Amino acid sequence: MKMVAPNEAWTGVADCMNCKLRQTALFADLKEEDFAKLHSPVDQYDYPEGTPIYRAGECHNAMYTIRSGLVKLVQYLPDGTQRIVRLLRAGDVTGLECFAGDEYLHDAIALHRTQICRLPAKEVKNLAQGNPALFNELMKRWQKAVSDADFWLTGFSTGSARQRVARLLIRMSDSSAGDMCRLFGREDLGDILGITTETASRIMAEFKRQGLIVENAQNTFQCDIAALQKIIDG
Amino acid sequence: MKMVAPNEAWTGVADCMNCKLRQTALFADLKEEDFAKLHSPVDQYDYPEGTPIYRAGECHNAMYTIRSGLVKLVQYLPDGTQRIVRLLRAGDVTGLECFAGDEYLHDAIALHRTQICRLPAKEVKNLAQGNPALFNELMKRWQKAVSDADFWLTGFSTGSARQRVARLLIRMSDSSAGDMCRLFGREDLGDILGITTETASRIMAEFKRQGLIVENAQNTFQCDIAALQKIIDG
DNA sequence: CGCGACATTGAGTTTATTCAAATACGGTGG
DNA sequence: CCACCGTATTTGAATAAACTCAATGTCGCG
Repeated sequence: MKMVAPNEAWTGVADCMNCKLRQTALFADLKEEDFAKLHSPVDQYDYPEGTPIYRAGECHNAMYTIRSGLVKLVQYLPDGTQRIVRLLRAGDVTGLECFAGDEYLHDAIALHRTQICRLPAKEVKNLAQGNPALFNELMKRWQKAVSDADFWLTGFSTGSARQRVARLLIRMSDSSAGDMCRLFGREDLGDILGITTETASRIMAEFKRQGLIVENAQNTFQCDIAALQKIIDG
Repeated sequence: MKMVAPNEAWTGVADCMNCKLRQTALFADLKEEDFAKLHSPVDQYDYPEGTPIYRAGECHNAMYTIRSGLVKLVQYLPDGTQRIVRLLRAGDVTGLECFAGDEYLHDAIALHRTQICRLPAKEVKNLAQGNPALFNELMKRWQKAVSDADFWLTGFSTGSARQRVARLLIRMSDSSAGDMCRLFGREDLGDILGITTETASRIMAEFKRQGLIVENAQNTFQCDIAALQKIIDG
């Protein structure tokens, strides 16, 4: 995977008032006078595949919302082994830990080309205190982070490797686009499911041979959801 | 494990102002006038081992802080297999999901005798909006829930069964009490670590034979942390 | 004392890992 | 445009780990 300098991704200052994603975004219910209270700009960035957005231990005093793309959150064990603890998609928020002034707890790395907005954490926090709508949205994001994490555990770290791969394929496939599913390297696949790269590869190859998935383009699969579900049900 | 009716555990109304745990608790920095704004009482409960505090799908419009004891949060897969996604100890908060008016997402069941406070969620939420200190504490709790969940994944669902058991023993052992560690049934052990009851039992027995842990009382072990750490490091 | 629940142990099987080799792929430079 | 290189994927064979199913042992309680 090629590496790109993380700093050259800036693409401009966001116009939150007119953001196309506002309904789904954190600022859904903010009013014009609320935006006026945000004095720092909301910067937009566009990261190519493979770029780190932030690293564990850093603190940018910023939180991020994903506009498009796919981001992995990677956590490292003391012994160096890594595990992907979550994937972030459009509408997800990350970096909330710096609300408490803490360091980021994960590496956040773009798995696909990814566009994000960078929000000044302190100001958003202050704004949230006087603004019930934003407060609610924030609570929802926290909640989502926790329930995502819980699903990650029960869904991706439980059962046979075959079941885990099937669950991931189903979760990643877009029902509004004919159950298409865009994936990524086998190593990342393994780091999500807690299995080795080889096992991940073997199972993907097997699913392809069985016709459960058809590779339309590089790492883009058409999934037979019903058949995959049967594998999960055992 | 014996079952107890969940309703007969009420032990009185809490006096938060004079709570011995207040420094570590959610209400650490609240002032007298803030407490006056809480119109519903904060009830205290005392649950024997094995008692459910709440069930997935219910909504008591209440959140809970654990005063003492140990609680498991259990999540169920559609196929019925269960997984323990977190353990709660003194100072932890749970049931925050009903802030958004949602149902509880897990079963919460006491693993040891457990004392809790039941807080009216809506009122706490309203109070938090006008109160930066409480707002901060809430954020910290969310944050802790997420990072606990992340550790659960990397620590307890990664590596060999032997490493997982060692990590759990270390995490559960109390360094201020001579590295003592109070555990629970082997089935719960397995449901935490994503291994079978038999494997959990085998490894615990092996650790006992090797002297890495010494059972002083029923499920209460003296742990040789250094030796366990060596197992983790491989 | 005996029952029931839980823990431990055993044997055989399945599953996933490890280590190694072979193959496909994308991008670069001639 | 093509040959080449490094990286990622796929496959193979042997090994190790964990699971299943079944039996036995242990403890507390009625």
